[in-house]
Amino acid sequence: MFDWDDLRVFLAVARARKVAPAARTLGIDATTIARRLARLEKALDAELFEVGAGERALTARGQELLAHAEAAESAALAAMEDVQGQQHRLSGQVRLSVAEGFGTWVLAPGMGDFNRRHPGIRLDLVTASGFLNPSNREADMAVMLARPQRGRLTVRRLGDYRLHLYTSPAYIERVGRPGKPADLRDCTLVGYVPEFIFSPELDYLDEVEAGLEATLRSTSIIMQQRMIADGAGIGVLPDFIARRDPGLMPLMADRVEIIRSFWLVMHGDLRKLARIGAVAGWVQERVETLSGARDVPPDAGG
Amino acid sequence: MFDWDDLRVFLAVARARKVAPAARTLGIDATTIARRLARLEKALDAELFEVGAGERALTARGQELLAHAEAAESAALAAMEDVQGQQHRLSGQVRLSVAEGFGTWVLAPGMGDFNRRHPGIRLDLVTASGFLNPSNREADMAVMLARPQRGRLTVRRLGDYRLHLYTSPAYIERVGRPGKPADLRDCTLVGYVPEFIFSPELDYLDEVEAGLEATLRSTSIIMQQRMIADGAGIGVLPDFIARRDPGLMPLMADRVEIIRSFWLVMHGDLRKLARIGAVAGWVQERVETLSGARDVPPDAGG
DNA sequence: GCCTAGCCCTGCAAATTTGCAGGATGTTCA
DNA sequence: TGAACATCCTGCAAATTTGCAGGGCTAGGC
Repeated sequence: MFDWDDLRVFLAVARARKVAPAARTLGIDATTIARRLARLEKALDAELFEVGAGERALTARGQELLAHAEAAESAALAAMEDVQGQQHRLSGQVRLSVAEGFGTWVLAPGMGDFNRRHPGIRLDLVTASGFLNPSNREADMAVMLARPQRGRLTVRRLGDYRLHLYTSPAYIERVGRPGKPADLRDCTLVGYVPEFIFSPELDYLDEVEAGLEATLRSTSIIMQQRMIADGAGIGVLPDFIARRDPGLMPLMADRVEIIRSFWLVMHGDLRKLARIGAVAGWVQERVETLSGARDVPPDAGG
Repeated sequence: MFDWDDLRVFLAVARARKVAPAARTLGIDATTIARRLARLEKALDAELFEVGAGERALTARGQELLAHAEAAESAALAAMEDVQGQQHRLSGQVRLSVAEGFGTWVLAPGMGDFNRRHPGIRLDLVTASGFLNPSNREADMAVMLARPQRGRLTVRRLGDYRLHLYTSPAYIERVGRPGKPADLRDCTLVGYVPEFIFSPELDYLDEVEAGLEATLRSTSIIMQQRMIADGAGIGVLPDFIARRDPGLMPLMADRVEIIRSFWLVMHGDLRKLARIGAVAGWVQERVETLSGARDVPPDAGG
């Protein structure tokens, strides 16, 4: 393969039509320019210029090369502009890792609005059954349920959300209504798979009543929701998920309430990028939409 | 302006995710690769990779650069194809002389991929019972088991592979299991035809135990494999062949291990042809696919 | 037709890049 | 947990590239 940098030399000579002015333009000795042209011609086995009237005119082969060299130049210039100057552009790719519940019910509904406001930003929501550490580059940013520990990460607390116990009328009809948390020991509980809990904050059942364990388990909060809504059991769900499902009814809302926080995490070196800032702002807004409803606990039932 | 040729280096590392394999792909020393990456990062004032888990992952900036580097690559490849015309296009005939085992199990599986990548190149795998000296023009290139002597040849070491003794359960049941290499004198051995061994490196049996000679002989490694798998005897086979045959079991793997190298040989004056380069790169990749599996010696048997 | 200025080529030395060898580090496997 | 293997970095020497100086050639102006 020829040295791609020789295309730069070729372009300069093609434009200047002489070696010496091209050398001055590039800040390279004219002798070197001539040698590199010779090297390029040898590498391509093609004569690129013919000399006449004290100038170098492109041959047919040279003219063919010119278009490609200009394409390479465009790529190189765009590379510089993008890599060095992109910091201030509201365009480009952002990949945001989110819990499926959060992504489905909090962010996805706002994606159309985000897209209209920032048509140049390609925002991908990447679901994860756990939370990806953004520093492994599978995502640029993540919304997490636990504040991450040290690392070259930038962390911002987004806000709180509340969780309550939920079940379905069908379950209550079949099994009866438990009156206090201790009664839950006799119930079918739905929850996460302990071995795959990526954060102790997800161990809601232990917080409801020490020692409670789920019988029906999934790594997917939506699968859990489905199980509960279908009358399979009782479980803890975030209000922002549960209130959308008419099949769910709250349980012991006055006795059991769990509060958690969302954290926005991003790799330290991305923090200054305009598009990262735009996404961060938008995520904050989306979380704020929860606030309008979050302070009103669901009816305690009956 | 950064050296455009450094984009070529960047691309190779971005794709290989490590410096050493990228160096092999480009045919440039790994130290040089690392230095040129550093030079590019300095020129762009951007960190392009972050190192973790033994690999280099692209940073956000690196990902931005990748698209542009690929555009530059397209331009460079198109430039070569367009300017060089018939003689230097990624098209035309290449005849590659290979050992049949290597051709069957290493190259043939990748031929579909090669064809898709280079539809204009007609690559013939020429099996030879020995190895032809490429300088007599029966082949443009050859994969050889021994480093050829100096001459107007270009030689590149592709990598190592391992060989072990193999037999079949049927043979062991009939004859009993030899415990140490000297016991092989009483066994039926399968191997090459000594008069047709074109390279001393193929005399595996002598390396297992001095003076051992094959009773069942063939110039074809696949016929040898067949004989061994059918219970005819004991022989030395490359692991990359043997592991695909469930009829084979390794023998004395802890006592006998042979390591050989593949060498890619081509005539000096072909070295710069684009299609030769394309085939060379592809062969290197195919050999690299062995690396993922080659380091697991077969179970010692029993 | 001659003179001057600019360009380009060649030879040589300086500068830079590249490859090699050795050592350190990290990963994988037993 | 230790050993083996692969990778990468550093130092040094070899190889290559670059710049400089001088000379030759060409074109333009007078």
